[in-house]
Amino acid sequence: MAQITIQDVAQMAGVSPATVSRALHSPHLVSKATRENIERIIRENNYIYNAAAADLSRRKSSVIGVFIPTTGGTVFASTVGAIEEYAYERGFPVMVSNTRYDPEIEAVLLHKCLERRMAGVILTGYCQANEELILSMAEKGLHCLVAWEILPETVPLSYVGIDNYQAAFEATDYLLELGHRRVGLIVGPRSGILRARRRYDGYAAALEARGIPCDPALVIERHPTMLNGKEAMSRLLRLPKPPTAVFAASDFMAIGAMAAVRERGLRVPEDISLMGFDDIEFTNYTSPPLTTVRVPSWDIGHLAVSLLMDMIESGDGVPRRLCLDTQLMLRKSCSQA
Amino acid sequence: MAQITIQDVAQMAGVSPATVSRALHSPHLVSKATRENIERIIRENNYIYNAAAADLSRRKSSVIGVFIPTTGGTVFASTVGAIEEYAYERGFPVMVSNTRYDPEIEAVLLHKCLERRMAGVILTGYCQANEELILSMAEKGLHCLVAWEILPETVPLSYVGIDNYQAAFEATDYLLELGHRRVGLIVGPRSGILRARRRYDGYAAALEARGIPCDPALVIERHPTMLNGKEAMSRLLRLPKPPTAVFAASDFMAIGAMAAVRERGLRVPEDISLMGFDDIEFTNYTSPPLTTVRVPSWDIGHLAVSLLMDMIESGDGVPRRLCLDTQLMLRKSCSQA
DNA sequence: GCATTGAATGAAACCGATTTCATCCAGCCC
DNA sequence: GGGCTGGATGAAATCGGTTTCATTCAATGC
Repeated sequence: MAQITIQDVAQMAGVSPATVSRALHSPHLVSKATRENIERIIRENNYIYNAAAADLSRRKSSVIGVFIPTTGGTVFASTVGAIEEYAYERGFPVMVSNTRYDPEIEAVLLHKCLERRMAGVILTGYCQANEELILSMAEKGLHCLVAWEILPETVPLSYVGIDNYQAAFEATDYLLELGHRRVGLIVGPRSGILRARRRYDGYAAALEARGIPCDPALVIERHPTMLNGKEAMSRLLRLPKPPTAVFAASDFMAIGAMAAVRERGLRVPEDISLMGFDDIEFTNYTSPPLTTVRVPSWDIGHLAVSLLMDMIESGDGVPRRLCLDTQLMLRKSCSQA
Repeated sequence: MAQITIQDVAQMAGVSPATVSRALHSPHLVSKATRENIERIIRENNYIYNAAAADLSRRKSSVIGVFIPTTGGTVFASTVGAIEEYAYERGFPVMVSNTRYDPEIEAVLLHKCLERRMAGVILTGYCQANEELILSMAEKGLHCLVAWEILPETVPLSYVGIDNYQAAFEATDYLLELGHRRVGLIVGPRSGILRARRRYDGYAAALEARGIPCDPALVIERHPTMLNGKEAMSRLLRLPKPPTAVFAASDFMAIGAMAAVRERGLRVPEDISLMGFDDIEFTNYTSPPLTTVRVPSWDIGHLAVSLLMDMIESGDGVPRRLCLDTQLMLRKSCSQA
């Protein structure tokens, strides 16, 4: 019943624990015969490696942490999927934590990462409230990488993201190009979510570039859920002068918005044009299919892992920065004004 | 730069490491003055607890593992969300792993749980191929609990699940009740996914109960994705004698199926009735809203955590079993034959 | 006043790996 | 044959906590 330890294995194989450890992690340092003998003994005796002991001894765990703001089938699912897949391939276990959009929870969880001496952390849904904390993590030897966001040069943090500002600008401009003049925006809370602020700014800038004043009544800020999208759209439709196009800066909200339009007996895009953001899979299956901004969310996860590995292996504190392209996916939810 | 250890804290506080450890985990064993002094020193010196050392010393980690078959915005998202939330409240970190419906990956990951001496594991998407392995885990002291599934009495494993057979029976029967006689089924691969098999069996039993022969041409097995649902439905519609109702035993597939119907220029439910399974949030927002089987997936996660905690604390090997109710959510995707 | 009790603490033995440094030895060169 | 080289291995310190058992000491009971 008692677990076999590396000492026991060593004894049975007539070698020292050091040799067993080497056979496990640096096989090339051990002669073929010895190695095979050790492997056989491990198999036959059901030896189970103790990760905690290893982590303690190495003063470092190989676990990488992933922070997401919410679990419920989010737009980050595919990013997380990619992270898991690539980390698994490289032998790094991942530990996903849910911050629930709460900076305090995020702070607690970051501390846990420190306690586990994790190899690194990938932060999606970067929350500016903890910027200082995150920077100090990096100093304490925890490699941090921000995903889905790009950061100013002045912030010495690594990231793999998209230009939310630019993407929102283009999306809005597309609606304007179609002739819409009253364009609504449904977006996440600007104060808490950097992503949301950047998208808002892009929207506002696009309007301004065409000399259209930004009407605050047309902007609604809510956490990105379908229900919130629906409620927001209902409100916009009840306006004395409702918008002719709405940019929902999250597909989840766009889906809710679409339902709101339907419920009111109106049609997309005939009565109102609708633009989403993120390009989650579901947008291909809505009726009509949703025009949206494609975010390479799988690639973000994939590259986040490689950059993070790179940081871990090199050990230099140099921030890696990568900005990926977004793309307007023209489907059927937008039409000429 | 070097990390402060518990020894250092002890020295600064003029006490032994044992006392510091107690102040941290069993405050009632330490006098108020000592405790507060220790807490102050910890704060001022930025002491960071070393989880690996603790795990090693305790021969046990507090991490609980969660296995899901796929990350991409799945039906398990809400279960996982609940697990995270409740585990967080109780101070148990969770580590989510993605088995990708692959028994071999699952086996590897289970072994990792052993290596980490995890407190317990919750398995959604139970894969029968590893049943023996899982049972042996339990013997090795790793508490396992199966979620989303119920198991025969003969299998000494804990679970919190639903009766997939019964639920599928009821769903199918509802369609039959509406007068449909050619009812198609789109379901996961029966050979790999227990859930899929049970749902298939429920479907077949419902037909049989009414003396309707089960036409193999009407049954399509695919992994539950929207795309697969769409392709499956296209195939059913191209049949010489297509079904008048289809039971997609996963909402994701139902959503894909709905798109296929639309693409063919037909309508739900006028031309074909459609029933889903799981009741993911999207189903409220499809057009028409999808009639489906509600699974209490948040509750499953919540209860899974409490039962697992119970198992961990009691230490007895007694399996906990819990079967929750499902419910037919009648929306607008089914009509009289 | 003495034995008893219990709260607060400390000493020290672990937990099970990793890794540095040293050792041994065979083969090779000159 | 002596000095080198480099591959294979071992000894032992170390990582940073936890926990058992013993000890101290003040308060309590009779």
